[in-house]
Amino acid sequence: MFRGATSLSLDAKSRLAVPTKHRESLQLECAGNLVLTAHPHRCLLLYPQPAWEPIQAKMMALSSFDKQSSALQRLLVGFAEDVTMDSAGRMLVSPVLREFAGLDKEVMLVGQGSHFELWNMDAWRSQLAEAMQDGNFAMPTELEGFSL
Amino acid sequence: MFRGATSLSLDAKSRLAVPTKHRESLQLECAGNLVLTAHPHRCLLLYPQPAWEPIQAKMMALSSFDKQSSALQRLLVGFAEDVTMDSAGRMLVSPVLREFAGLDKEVMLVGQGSHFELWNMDAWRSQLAEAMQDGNFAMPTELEGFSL
DNA sequence: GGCAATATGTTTCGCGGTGCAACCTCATTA
DNA sequence: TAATGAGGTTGCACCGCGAAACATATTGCC
Repeated sequence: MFRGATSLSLDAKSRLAVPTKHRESLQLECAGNLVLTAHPHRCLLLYPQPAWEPIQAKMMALSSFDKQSSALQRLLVGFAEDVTMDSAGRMLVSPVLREFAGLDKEVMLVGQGSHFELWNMDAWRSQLAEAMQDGNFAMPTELEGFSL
Repeated sequence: MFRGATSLSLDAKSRLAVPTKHRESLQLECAGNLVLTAHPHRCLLLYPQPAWEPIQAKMMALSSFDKQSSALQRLLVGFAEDVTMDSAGRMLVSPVLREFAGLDKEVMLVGQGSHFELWNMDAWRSQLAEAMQDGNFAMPTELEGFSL
């Protein structure tokens, strides 16, 4: 299970160097074969390729005539790209995805259990600030009665 | 059950020396394996690793498309890092978490039963002052009829 | 066929992290 | 009351890894 946020910079060739602590488990789980795609919140999703397949299958089972469904399909499946870690644990981020998420040099890689999110650093900061404003965190109703 | 507030200072390498009184129970409970993460109130949470896992599982069961849920996931799981006590009872606080909670040298470690909170000393003082201003503590409605 | 742009591999230097060791403080006992 | 010992804390130094720059290869296009 991936967790933890890492501040990273894309290199001149727009490659992402995966933090060392995650490289071994990624090699084990998917031999360095990953899928990079778009998320509605304007960040990118990074899945181990085997973990991605069932998600894509689920998406494509939806009706492509329904407006919400097709929008989701175009986003998640339409932007999805296969990427591989090279010998130095780096992977190439395509111009299309870079532009979608507004990535330039400074990015934030955020572990989310089964996968990662990849954010433009400023976008990451502002969604964080937005969520935390007024110091009172909104609790999802599913967590009624739950406490840390 | 952890309780009690301790004023501490991070060392030059930004390590936190756990108070001696808590070291033994932490060794017993989790062999020095802990999880450090972010809290909406801009402090850090320190959980024994086994106690943390079910919380993370609960978080990741929420929808990642919902704004509130994903914000919570990004905060609690996205920032979570595994840390271990070294032979001298110290643990490393990563730059990302330090920045999040605005920690510099002086910090406050606060026992909260199952876990600890870690505060920047000034932030600790001001949240305390804010809660106590006008000398009238606001009582949660769940505590209707309850009194010390 | 050559050039340019993109992709891949390699090496080195810097610094972050870890572990050791010394010193200081406190407590206990004579 | 003073001395000795144990435990804790802080400073220090070394080691190893990780990041970035550099060098090389490959492909596609003119």
